Amino acid sequence: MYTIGQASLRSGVAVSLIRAWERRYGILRPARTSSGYRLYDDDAIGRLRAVRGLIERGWSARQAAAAVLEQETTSRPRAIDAPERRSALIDAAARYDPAAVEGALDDLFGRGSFEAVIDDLVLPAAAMLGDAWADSQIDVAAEHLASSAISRRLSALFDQGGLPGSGPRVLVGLPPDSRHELGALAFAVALRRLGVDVLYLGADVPVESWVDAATASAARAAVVGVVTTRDVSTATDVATALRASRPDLVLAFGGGSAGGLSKIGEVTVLPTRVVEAAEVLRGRLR
Amino acid sequence: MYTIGQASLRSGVAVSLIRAWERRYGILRPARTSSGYRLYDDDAIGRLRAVRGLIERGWSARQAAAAVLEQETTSRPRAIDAPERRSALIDAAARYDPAAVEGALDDLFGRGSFEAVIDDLVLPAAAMLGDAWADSQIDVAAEHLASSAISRRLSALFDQGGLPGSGPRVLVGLPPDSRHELGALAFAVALRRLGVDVLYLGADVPVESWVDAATASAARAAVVGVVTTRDVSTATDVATALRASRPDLVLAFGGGSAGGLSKIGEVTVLPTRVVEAAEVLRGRLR
DNA sequence: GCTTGTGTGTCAAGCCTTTGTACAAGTTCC
DNA sequence: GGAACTTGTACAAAGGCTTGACACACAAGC
Repeated sequence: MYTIGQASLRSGVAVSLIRAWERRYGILRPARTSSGYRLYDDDAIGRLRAVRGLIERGWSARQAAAAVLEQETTSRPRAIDAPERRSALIDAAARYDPAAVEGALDDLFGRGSFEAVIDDLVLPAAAMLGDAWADSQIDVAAEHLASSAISRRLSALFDQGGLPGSGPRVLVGLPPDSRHELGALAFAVALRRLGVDVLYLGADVPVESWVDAATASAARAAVVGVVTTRDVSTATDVATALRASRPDLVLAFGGGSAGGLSKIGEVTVLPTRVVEAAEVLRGRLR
Repeated sequence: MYTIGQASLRSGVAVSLIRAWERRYGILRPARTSSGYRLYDDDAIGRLRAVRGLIERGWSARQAAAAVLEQETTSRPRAIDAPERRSALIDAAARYDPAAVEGALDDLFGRGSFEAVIDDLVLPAAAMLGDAWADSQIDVAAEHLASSAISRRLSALFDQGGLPGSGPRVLVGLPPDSRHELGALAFAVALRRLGVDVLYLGADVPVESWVDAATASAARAAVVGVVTTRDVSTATDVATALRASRPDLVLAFGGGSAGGLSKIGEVTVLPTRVVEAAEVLRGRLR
């Protein structure tokens, strides 16, 4: 998708250095156009950023490349990995060090494709961030700093995720008074990368707005996020209203507390993990 | 049906370039009049804009054309038109049409560099969006849809804007209870593109968090957004607390209602336009 | 202290590709 | 008649490719 110049801009690694890393460590094996131009995808950008982050933290280039390559080919990231990297993110946020926050996120996102890292590394890290704030380990501004950085990454992935206008259309958003949208955004990204035309409504969407959007947009489905137990009743309200106005709409609930919802007609309760949830939903649209 | 000149006006793609794309990538196969003039429909305009948008986001022309052509073969046709640029965004949002929203934003951001378009096109469009919502012309979900799309663009620009860790460090954020962060984010982008190490705190930052962040991060300056008149008192609280704990900190207020603030020590009131505001602030750091 | 070797980032030369734009000469529209 | 369109060709700037080399830092070994 991207030429080497664009890859350089997006990863912060100099053009000549990208080629040198490829030549010396085989860290990337970009596709080529018929004329020989290298072409990099988003995963490749992530890997470049991860290597850069490790080098900036004192690793040698060879070791950093080997580590990222290793992670890519052999062990899929495990949840066990999360705590230590999470603390890197929390430490960076607590120190109010933007470069370190970016470095920690490079590390998380660079471990593999979006699908490989989102459920096991990124969202757990975000959750721990919230916990650290709840426990007063870090200040709300620190939490803000880190979660807005994650949000930016997800936003970029959403924009790069697919071409709008293709595929079935699906509404994604949170019910009224629900504000923690990282999970919903991550789900929207996953869905978009599956070729779905996601209409992302964001947080705190009133019931009437859901109905309005569902009718005006001719969506095939709507996914309501249920982040906390407090969202259960509002999400149910949304579902009831949608069911009444658009009986043909495929309805689904997602998020950590979705299991607590009583069924209203045929409502799909999606898995907690966003990648699986996206796949289940796409299956329901077939 | 439009002639090539009209198509150029509506798509923002130069006449000669439309022909070049047709010749090189086969991206369009316009109908012809009996005398040979090319004739384009709304769908063709949409495709031109889609290609342009992808190119502006870093794709090569050939890749962008291939992607749009690919999408065309696998998806339903859609028709978007561009009656007026600013209301195009509102119309798209009101129709809950994500592709049209992206198209309208492509149009806005495609008019020039970030610095060239942000104050005259993008932020005015965002303001009109808010007005349309306040006037009940559009639903809050529609407003959300469009403003989160703008926010995504700005987020991507922030991440691309510079390398963190270089330059003087500056805090940017909104006072407690202030939530409209598009302007603050745009300012953060402008500042970052000037080589400043921006620590973006986001919306609704409590007074103690400002103080905490200012001390822990060793920032040189702090910029508090004052979006509405309701933010005046809270922003003043933030400034007073910062002045007390970090007397050496360069303090500034930005945003549309910043002029309404009384001065506390040496406080810079920044211009409303974010590009100028960023330049003024950088000047204060010299 | 000095040499040697290695790792790593950067750069240059020479050539090729991409891509936006321009020009010429003729035709059509209004 | 002039603006807008047609086809075809051309061109220049920007960017990419490969190969090879160079400078600097650092460590090991003598």
